[in-house]
Amino acid sequence: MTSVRLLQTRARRRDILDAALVLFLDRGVSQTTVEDIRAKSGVSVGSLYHHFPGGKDGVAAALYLETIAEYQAGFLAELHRHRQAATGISATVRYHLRWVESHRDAARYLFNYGDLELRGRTDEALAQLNARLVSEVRNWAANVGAGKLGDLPTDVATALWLGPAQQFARRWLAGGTTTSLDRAASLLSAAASAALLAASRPRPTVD
Amino acid sequence: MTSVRLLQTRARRRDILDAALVLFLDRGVSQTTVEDIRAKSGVSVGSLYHHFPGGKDGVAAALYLETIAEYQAGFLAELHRHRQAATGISATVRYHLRWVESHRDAARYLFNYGDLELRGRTDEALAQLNARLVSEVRNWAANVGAGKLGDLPTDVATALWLGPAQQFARRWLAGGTTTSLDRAASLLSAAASAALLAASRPRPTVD
Amino acid sequence: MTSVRLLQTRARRRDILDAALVLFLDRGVSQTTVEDIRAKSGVSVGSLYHHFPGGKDGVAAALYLETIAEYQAGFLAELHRHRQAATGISATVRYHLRWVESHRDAARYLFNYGDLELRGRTDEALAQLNARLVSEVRNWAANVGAGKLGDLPTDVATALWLGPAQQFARRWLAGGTTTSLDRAASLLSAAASAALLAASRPRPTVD
Amino acid sequence: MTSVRLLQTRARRRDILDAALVLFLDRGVSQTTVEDIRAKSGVSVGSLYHHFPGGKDGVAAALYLETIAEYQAGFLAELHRHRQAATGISATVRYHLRWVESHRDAARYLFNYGDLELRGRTDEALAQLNARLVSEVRNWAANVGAGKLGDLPTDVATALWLGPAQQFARRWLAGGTTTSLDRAASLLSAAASAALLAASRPRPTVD
DNA sequence: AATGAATGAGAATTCATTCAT
DNA sequence: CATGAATGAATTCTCATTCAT
Repeated sequence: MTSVRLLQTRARRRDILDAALVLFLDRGVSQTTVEDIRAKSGVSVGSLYHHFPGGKDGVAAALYLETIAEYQAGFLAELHRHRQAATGISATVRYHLRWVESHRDAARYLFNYGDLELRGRTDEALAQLNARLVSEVRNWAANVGAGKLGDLPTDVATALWLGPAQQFARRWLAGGTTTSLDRAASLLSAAASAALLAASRPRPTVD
Repeated sequence: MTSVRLLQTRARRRDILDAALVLFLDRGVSQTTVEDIRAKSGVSVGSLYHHFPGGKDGVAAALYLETIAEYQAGFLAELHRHRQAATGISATVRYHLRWVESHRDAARYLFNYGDLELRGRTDEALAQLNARLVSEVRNWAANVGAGKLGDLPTDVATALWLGPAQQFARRWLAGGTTTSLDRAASLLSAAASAALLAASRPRPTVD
Repeated sequence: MTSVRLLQTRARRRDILDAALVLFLDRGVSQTTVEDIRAKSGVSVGSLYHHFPGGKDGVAAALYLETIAEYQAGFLAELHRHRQAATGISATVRYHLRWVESHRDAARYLFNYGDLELRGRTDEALAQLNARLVSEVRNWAANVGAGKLGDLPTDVATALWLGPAQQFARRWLAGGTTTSLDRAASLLSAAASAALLAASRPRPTVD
Repeated sequence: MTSVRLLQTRARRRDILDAALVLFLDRGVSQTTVEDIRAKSGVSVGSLYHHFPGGKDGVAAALYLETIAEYQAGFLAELHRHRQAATGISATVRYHLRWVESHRDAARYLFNYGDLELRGRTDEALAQLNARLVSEVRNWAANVGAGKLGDLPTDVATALWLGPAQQFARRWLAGGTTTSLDRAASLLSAAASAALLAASRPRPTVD
């Protein structure tokens, strides 16, 4: 009985989040009303506030946090499958692009609502998630003997690792690319490990 | 007299945009009211609507478009200063990071409000700006003999060119970096031209 | 078994009334929610509605009626203990003040919610209670040979009888007095019987 | 121009207060909605909130404070017209009843909404008004040589002074009296000064 | 061009109440 | 008799926008 109820509760919560995601992407968070979410999810207002006391913003925040948690879990799972720096880097770049491909809407939402509109509602939880990610990646890097990837500072290394894939993903989501995600994944994953691991090789000084 | 009035008008318009930018970053566009902008800019409601018939959204859109236009103009100016692919690429990466440094607030606004919340208000103007940027960059690339940078498709090349700098810039704006922008600029500009121009060289297969 | 259940029921009812009284005084009836009462009384919503089908208003009305009934019963019991006008009057003035002292919260509630906010919910029952009080007092007055107290009309006599004590009680409840209730009881009970019973004596014309 | 506007503003404010008073008495404050007030006063919602940022509760509080201020001003004016204790006391008792007669609705509101439902919104302002009243009355009593009225403590004296009139007024407002206000005023004003000023005379000990 | 009081549509949110378990 | 998730009517209130001065 209890478990049945719990399942119904979970399902109802999911219905709300799913409806909200579609609406947020369709017209923007600020142009979406609680009533829109209610109508699309087939839930009553009271029920919506029961599950998300924060109302629309609570839904938006939960959506953000649950989505990013799912992404990060997958990222770390992929990373831990690899015991060499080069393959780990390449594989996570591929993971990033594959995740975006299979979670188009979630990705669009994540990439567009992070920093400003949700600030204050996700701060603490987000900080925890990010801290865990950073720490796990750091451990992994140390274990695979790439403590300092290409002699680069962590922040720069991170930028080279995922920056290009992220940039490509944004354009892909916006419909502004012609190259397939698979092809891009090959090129960008290779480029990332090259950039990070070829640092000891002499590079031509630029500018 | 006319010119004096014009100057006053310009100044007032600027006051409004400046006030709005601060508020938008402080609490998000949707949490900023016309009254907030009015109060901070010291302008009357009527006056605000006179200068921006579109109200708050008009202000937000104008802010976005004028900011991006300024950025792009600087980008193209920098690009056209260079007649070689390698130096052009490096220099624009540096430009990107320098621009972010000297336009912190504008950059945060630009990076966070692009795609979704302003959609519909900036579409056409934005499309024009972007089309011009793309076409000029394409011409430049052809002229410096790098029509197909490193044999890479344009979208992938673009991702490698500015993706890392953009990723770094986002983290820098969020206060999540330790490396200085100058140092990052050196490393990332070198990496970008290496990634784009060394592509024809045999690379080790990854994964 | 039945009697046990009855006791539990009574206790639960009391819990609800007690919790409601505290809340009503703390924040006002209109600012108290059913949920507040539920939480403070430790009862479930369903149970609350079982005991008080009228919901919050039902609780408020029951509280009012049960309190006033208790007060009046005590008042009449006190009155009937006396066979002389003077002592009856004095004793009931004392009773009034003692009752307020020993029922602070109930008194504050009674004095503040009578006429307007509960109207319509307590009307009939209240009319009955008041009618009985008036009739019993009238009978008592006739029996003790004070049919027309001090040759005064009943309404004026009533005002002189309990008006001062009531005024003092209100201020005392509000913390605006310095004289003890005991001392006030002595002074006001003496004054009341003096005012009511000395009326036939020649009084100096005032004004 | 400004003054015209000010007059309109004042009038609009009055309209709102007048409408609210009628409604509050008709159905109780808690059963009156902002929309009710808006409709009856013929004002727009926005305008109502413009004049009373506190909404309905703000209206209720303003009504209370402005009413009590008006009453007190009249009371003090009356008091200061008299240089003898006896006439001052009698006259203010009369004033009280006359004020109630000529301000039926205001009086009903005042007598029913003071302590609990408005608490928190009127506290400070009310404390000031009361402090001023008390201090002026105290000064007057000292000046007319009745520093300690009838050797009675102030709180008890106050109760004897206005308690009966107040009690009578409440019943009169509720329609529960038969004696005219004029007749009651004569009887009660005489009784008040007798009670307060005849204290030195030997009184029969009661009970 | 500037002003700001007035407007009212529309959004968020609460809360009393029901009812299946 | 007890429970508490679900409901949705009803209310409050905000805020963009207008327009007479």
